[in-house]
Amino acid sequence: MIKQQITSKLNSIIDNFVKSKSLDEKITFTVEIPPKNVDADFAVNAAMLIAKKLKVNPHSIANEIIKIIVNEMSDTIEKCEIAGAGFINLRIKNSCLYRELEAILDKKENYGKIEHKSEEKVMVEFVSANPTGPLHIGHGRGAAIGDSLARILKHLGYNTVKEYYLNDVGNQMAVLAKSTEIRYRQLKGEKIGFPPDHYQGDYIFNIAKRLVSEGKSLGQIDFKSESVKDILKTIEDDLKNFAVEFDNWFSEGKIASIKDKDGKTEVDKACSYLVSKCNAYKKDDALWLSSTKYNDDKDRVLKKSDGKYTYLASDVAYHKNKFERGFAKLINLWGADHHGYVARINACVQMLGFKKENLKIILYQLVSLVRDGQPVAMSTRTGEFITLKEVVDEVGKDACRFFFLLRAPDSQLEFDLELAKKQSSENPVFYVQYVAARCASIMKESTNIKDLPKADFNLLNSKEERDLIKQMSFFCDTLLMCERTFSPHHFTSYLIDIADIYHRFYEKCRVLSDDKNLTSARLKLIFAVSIIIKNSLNLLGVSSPEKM
RNA sequence: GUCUCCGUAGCUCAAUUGGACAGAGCAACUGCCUUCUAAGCAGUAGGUUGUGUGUUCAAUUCACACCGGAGACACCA
Repeated sequence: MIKQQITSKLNSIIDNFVKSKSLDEKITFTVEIPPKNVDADFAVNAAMLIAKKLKVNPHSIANEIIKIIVNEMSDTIEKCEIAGAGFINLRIKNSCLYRELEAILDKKENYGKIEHKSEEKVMVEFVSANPTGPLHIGHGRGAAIGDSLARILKHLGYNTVKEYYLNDVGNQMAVLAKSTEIRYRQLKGEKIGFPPDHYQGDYIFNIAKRLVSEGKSLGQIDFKSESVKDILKTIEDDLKNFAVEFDNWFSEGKIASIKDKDGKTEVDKACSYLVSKCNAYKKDDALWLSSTKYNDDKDRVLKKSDGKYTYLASDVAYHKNKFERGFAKLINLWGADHHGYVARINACVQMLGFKKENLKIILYQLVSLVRDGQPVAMSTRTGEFITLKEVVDEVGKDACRFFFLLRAPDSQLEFDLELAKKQSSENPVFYVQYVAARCASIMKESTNIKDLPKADFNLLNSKEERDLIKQMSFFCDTLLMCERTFSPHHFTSYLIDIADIYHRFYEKCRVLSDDKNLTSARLKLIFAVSIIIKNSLNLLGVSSPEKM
């Protein structure tokens, strides 16, 4: 929170300064963490920006601003000086850091929450894989990113809902039902071939075997619902083992099949609405969406000439439904292979009368699998794929999630199966978890020490201790950065940084010693560290072990 | 052909709405365990940020062109 407090104070200082120079502009400067070789806590670039507008030397502007800062921020700033091309470097007082340490110890798992956001309803929709087979490794990436992003938004105080959209109607369901039926009949001894474009995986066999063992006859079996039931159970279990649980599973059937008293589905109504607003029209017996009006490169079909709706029609109705449930903001997490849909869905949202800004579609690049140096093609139809479960079983939930969250969504991720196995004990996740284990170990040991005095934070004045507290205070900044960029990957970097600082502290500063005053203060410090580590790992869905 | 994303150390990737000498992990090399966990620490080495031009006090970041990789372009779901 330290950085936000300083930024907010600097904002008013700079605003006034700019006015005093009769400049009628808002200067959007940054407060940053300087490079390691610079001895300062924060760097401000305002002077350079103002100097440019006024066409004067940045150093003279910086000097003027420094005078004001020294005068008005004496309670937090210890040192303030000019550096480089005109940066204003700030060093904050230790008392400021101690206040932050106090706040962490006081708020614990609620540290970093921002109250005023609590009213806003946000939905994160992710995974949403078709219930035609088990989740594969690519879905895992979407699951890890979506789930962690939702956890982060929740921590920031948003009323966050995680939803899985289930495409349980349409042609694919017919193919699925037929696949199971054929396997069932083969098991019953019929000599029939299996079409190459049907689902080949072993899981279809397993469903068929179950049906055979239950002794039902062919006519009694609803192959579609039996198949979906088993597959959904698998999907749900796999996600649970990956620390992902959804608040809501939304069935496409609900908007595409269920009719109201007038015999209309929500899809019917959404399409009628678009027609009434002149955003859809009939041509060649089909119903077209005028998506070109809103930047799509061509119009799209909503209802085919054979009278069946396209997938898009359901999606329109689904987004309408989501907004009508009161969500202020919708976040959709899609695999990059869906990027062609972004323009049309954005168009739909606007045609339905909602704001484009309230829908954020995040595309994550697909995971490319490598095995023995050769790329592995992933297709649910050929059955040649690596499931999420296989990978989780091999490398563990924690390592797998951390690995997926190490990268920004829009960067391609190469997942080498052999490498993932090798990394099982060298993965960065262990480096971070080791911090939790080391803290826990010391705290356990400390219970034997009697008569500890009240902690005096002023004793925490070494470089290592200072760095540690400062890094802890960046927890809030990391949250906000994840919110702004819609990506949780900043937390993995944050954790690796804090682990690095902690392990250095551990080497140099012994916590339990004969000096009871120092012991008491340092125990408080590592208690705060364990809170921060646990909170951060929890946001990523990774556990913080007490022992390793 | 059009569009989206990517190209950074040997490998996998960061780099805070353009900031200071581009950073981590892994791999390599050299040291450190009678003291709270060595899954650790200290140190060495590793770079023309794909190429070029432009904008800027400042470019990995922005613009344009080219090279290379992944993906998307249905009255499929």
